[in-house]
Amino acid sequence: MELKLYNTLSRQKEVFKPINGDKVRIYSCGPTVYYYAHIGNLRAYLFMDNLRRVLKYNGYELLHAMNITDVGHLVSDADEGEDKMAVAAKRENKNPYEIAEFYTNKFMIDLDKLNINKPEVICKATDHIKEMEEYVKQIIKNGYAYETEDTIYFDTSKLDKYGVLSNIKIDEQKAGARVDFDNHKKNVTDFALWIKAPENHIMKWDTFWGKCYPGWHIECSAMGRKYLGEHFDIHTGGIDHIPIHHENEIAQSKGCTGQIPANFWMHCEFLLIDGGKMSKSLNNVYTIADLEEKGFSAMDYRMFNYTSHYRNKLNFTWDSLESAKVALNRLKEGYKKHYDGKENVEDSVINEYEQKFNEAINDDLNMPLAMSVVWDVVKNNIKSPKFAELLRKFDQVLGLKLDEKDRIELPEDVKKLVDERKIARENKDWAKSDEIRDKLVQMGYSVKDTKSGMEITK
RNA sequence: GGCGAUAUAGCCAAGUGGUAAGGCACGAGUCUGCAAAACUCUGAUCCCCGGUUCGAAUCCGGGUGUCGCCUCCA
Repeated sequence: MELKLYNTLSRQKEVFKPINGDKVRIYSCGPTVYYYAHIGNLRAYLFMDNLRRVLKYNGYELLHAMNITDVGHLVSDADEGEDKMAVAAKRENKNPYEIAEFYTNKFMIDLDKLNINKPEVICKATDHIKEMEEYVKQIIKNGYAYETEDTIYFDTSKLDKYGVLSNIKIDEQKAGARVDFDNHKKNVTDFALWIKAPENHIMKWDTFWGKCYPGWHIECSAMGRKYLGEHFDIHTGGIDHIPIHHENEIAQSKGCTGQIPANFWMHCEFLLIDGGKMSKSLNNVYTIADLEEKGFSAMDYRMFNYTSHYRNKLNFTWDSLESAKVALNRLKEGYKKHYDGKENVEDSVINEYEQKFNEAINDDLNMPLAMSVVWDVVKNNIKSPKFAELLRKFDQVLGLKLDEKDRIELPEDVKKLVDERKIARENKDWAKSDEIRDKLVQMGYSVKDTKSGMEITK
């Protein structure tokens, strides 16, 4: 079946075909590891995972690289402001490498909790200074750069066109919005490739231009080329990357290799919180830990993400997360009923559902539509293992672990109470049964009496 | 000021020309010692005005609202 993906470059859905046979090469802009990832960040990685799974479902083999940005970037092109890694280092009284390692680990744990399949290659910026250096040198050699006293800039006026992704007309931008404009730059859109490190700068390297550190965008170009080649299939990132970061990546690549590095550019929209952007001042920059604290799991959040399309803003509220949590439970219970089912269904019925599901996911990853097919299957009155098998197949794309029961290890004292209650119930001693239930509730557990016995959840 | 999104039932949201997917909540019911859970049933003509069309939520024009970007940001 034809797979269509939306390409920011052309602003339309295009039929996807890999450059080389069945091998798809993808580059994803990864996190800057200076703090915990918030759920907005994680939406982008859920999208990335979703793309991976859909491509694999279509039979493609993947070579997928994602960077870990462990070099701080200045706040602006002018040498002002502080570097994020430096700020974090100061805040936590550690060196930048310790900061990077700590938050990289935290990030990986988040990915695991969300059941996000990791890219084949995960590469750190600081491990690729040499490659960046070579990349910049090539740009200089090709005549797309110029030096100022302390910075090597990319000269965007040398390009036939700058701004192919965002369609920005530079002249129309509000002059006042261009803060910190460096007078040494020739053009407003020029950006730093290589910067001389001031004495007190924490992260710097001995390079062809002296003690320097790299510009903001060069790492992705250099690592992308190293692991995927000069021309690969898909480049992903958050929608915020369109106007600056990806525009500059394209500029650099044109300056270095002469071409736009990827055929498809795919961008995930923002997550909103209560209808607006999350911000520190509103105190709504939530992490997975924050969700867990309120009794939600990362998988509930994954489920929540399937309510909307990745190219639309998604409005996060605690109520909507609660609804996803309930829905995920019901989905699993529904799956189990089919798993335990004894009935048979015609293959044609199975095929029809499968067809609908495939159409949805292959139409630019329309997960909300795909989920409606999943619900149709789950709620089918005929309870058949063949439906369970179909759902397991769907789950290769969904990654919801439908066949995994959420098992929680009960502490000894809880186990004891559960056993006592069981005996009380067998003796129809309802007073005692309720008393123990109250006790368990007080301890933070909820008790469900099902036909097959008690179910205890936190 | 410029650029770009978006406006669908209480909430989260699919649907881009043929008479409104799905989830959650609410309500009613089944089940149950009770509770919870589960299961069944139940709801919208798609921001407003005008136009194109046999036919529009879906296209065009105008208006209003909301959000984002133009400084790092998934």
